[in-house]
Amino acid sequence: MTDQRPAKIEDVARAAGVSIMSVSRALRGVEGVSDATRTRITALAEEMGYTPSRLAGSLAQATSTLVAISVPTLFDAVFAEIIGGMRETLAHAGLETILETSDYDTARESAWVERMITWSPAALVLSGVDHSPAVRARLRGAGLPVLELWDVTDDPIDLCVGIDHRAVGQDMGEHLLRLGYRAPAYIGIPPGRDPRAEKRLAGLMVAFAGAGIDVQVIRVDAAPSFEAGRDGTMDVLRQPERPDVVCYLNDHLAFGGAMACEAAGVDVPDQIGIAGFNGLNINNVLPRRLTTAVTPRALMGKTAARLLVAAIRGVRTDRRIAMPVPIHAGATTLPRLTVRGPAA
Amino acid sequence: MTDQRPAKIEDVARAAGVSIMSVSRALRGVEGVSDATRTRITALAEEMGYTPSRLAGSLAQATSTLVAISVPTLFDAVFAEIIGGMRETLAHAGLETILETSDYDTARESAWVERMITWSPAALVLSGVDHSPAVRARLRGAGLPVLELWDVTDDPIDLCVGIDHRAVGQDMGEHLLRLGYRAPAYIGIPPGRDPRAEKRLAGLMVAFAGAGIDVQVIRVDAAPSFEAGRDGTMDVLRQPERPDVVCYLNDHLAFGGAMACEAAGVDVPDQIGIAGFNGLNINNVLPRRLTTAVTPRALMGKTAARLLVAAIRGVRTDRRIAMPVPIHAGATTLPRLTVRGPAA
DNA sequence: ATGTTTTTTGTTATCGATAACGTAGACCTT
DNA sequence: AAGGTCTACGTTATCGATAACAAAAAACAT
Repeated sequence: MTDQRPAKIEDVARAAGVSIMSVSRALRGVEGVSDATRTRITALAEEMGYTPSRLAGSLAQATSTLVAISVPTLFDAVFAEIIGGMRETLAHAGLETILETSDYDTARESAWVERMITWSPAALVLSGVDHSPAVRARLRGAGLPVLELWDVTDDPIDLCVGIDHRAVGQDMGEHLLRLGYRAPAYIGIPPGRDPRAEKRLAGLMVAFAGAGIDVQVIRVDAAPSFEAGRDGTMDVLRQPERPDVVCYLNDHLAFGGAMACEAAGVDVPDQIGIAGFNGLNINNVLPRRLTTAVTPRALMGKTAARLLVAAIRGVRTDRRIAMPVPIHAGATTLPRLTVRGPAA
Repeated sequence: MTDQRPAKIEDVARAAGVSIMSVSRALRGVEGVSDATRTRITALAEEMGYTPSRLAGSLAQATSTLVAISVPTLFDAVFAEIIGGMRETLAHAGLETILETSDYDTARESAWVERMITWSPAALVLSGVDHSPAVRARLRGAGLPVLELWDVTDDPIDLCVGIDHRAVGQDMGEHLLRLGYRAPAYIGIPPGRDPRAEKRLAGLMVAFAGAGIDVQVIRVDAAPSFEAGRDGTMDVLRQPERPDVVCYLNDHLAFGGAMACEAAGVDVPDQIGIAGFNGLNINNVLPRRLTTAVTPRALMGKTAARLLVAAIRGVRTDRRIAMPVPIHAGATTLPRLTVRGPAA
């Protein structure tokens, strides 16, 4: 009773008494088959448990239902959540996800692109917008939708959906300035590892530079983790001249920083302000919520997937979507009484 | 100069003045080609930028380099980290990851299996060990390595790598008993959504039942999140008879619970104990570290991937690996002075 | 009724590889 | 030197579909 070997299109064709092509057309919803025949074939295929070989189909069509996605890591919830957000929409459109984790090694990117192209994917998704000219050229000529994720640029390879990291950094800087902070510090990891973080830092510095203020930059040589934030903060607290607010690479570091302050008996936000980035869910239950910029991770994934699906279907859409990143004014920062005369 | 269309095996063959088969053999490292010819072909292929079409190759060989993995969600760091752990080993073995997120919808599993089989994957990975008899039978007959992840069973479809959730629950229960807790509660989500959580709860109840103690079970109808833990805990704290310790579905809920206690002015661990599950990284920086069971997520992924690679290569190994889950005695629980006479 | 469209269906070539089998020399044997 | 075994390649069939073209059947027109 159980079909030993899976039914192939030929079996269905024979059973239905039609040619292979009719089955192919009927099942793909392509025109060229009468309704009666199509109904009969569809029912029969269902009954026989026939599923078309995507391998053969993709080879013949020179395109597959695979969407190849490359992210730096899955250990950072940001990327996991973005992909999670994409999944539903992709699945709905009948697209499979083939996943690469590059571990922030840009050298692997080029090899990955070549490898993926041999799978004739429906589309390619890369993280970030900083890619080698070779990769950009290669992908532009590949004739398939390419989406850059998590960051935006005016000159994407094809499509991009993300946030403007520089602007976010600047927004945060201006927010802190408005609160009255005048001695900011930034705690992150060494440059070169996370280009997006550097852009946020640049934006932050621009904002403060507008008021003639320098940002003290501290870099912890470690993974961007809770611990890095804690350790960097402990160093900062030991300094003779303490900053009045610390911006962190992300919420992980910021939370670690908050814990360091608590351990050191430094009151947040009275003695020092803390600002993060991402708006992790944990923030919803903290007694003292982090001041942070809330990135719409799941929504970003969904938006990216929608754009991709449209592009795959040949629909032209926006090429660039910069998602809003609201600043969440939490309880780890507080309006300061500034030295210069209080307005009103 | 730039190759418009990618080189195919035929181009390499022509360029090398040999047959297609010789190129195929040379590049795959299969015997049947002289060293001289092989060297020449390899160099030429490299130079021409030839990459074999995995689509065509897989179709012809009836097997691909794809490893299909199904997890419930990527919004739970557990699964993201397990996959992250698998990736490196898989990538090293030249295997691609094709990812499905089922959103805990078991009905989708069967369809997914059928779909994946048409890709002729090198192996299949499912989450959990509770699968329909139909799926089990189908996969057993599929003739490819199948690995069940995150949970273990004595009768896996093929291979399984995970943890013994029931045993972990029991371990935690015994640990708490040993500390002197006698009025335990459990806060989780409604049954049926997360089979593993139910197993842990069952183990917990067994442990306490051994001492003639019932576990009060509270279920919050929500996603397993920080908020669920907080809300469930607020309910518990309002009860006239308060438990002396609360076990949570996982660290997320436990952390939410801890926050609820703090907000309610209930001291942890003096007035109430808290125990979680997973050992999230955040625990490393908390001033009062959670008592929890530390699941080796990344290592589990790596172990699973290794087993899989071995199986794909035809090497027989252990069929079942239950990873140790040490109980981390944190600061959210404390030895209680029990009513019965203090020993020593 | 007969030619012209339009629809439906079938044939053949192709996608880019690999498996299985075939063949020509090189190298032994005795 | 005839026969046998290896080694190195080449030929042909096949994997399971789809594209492009061709033919047959049905619908329409005059």
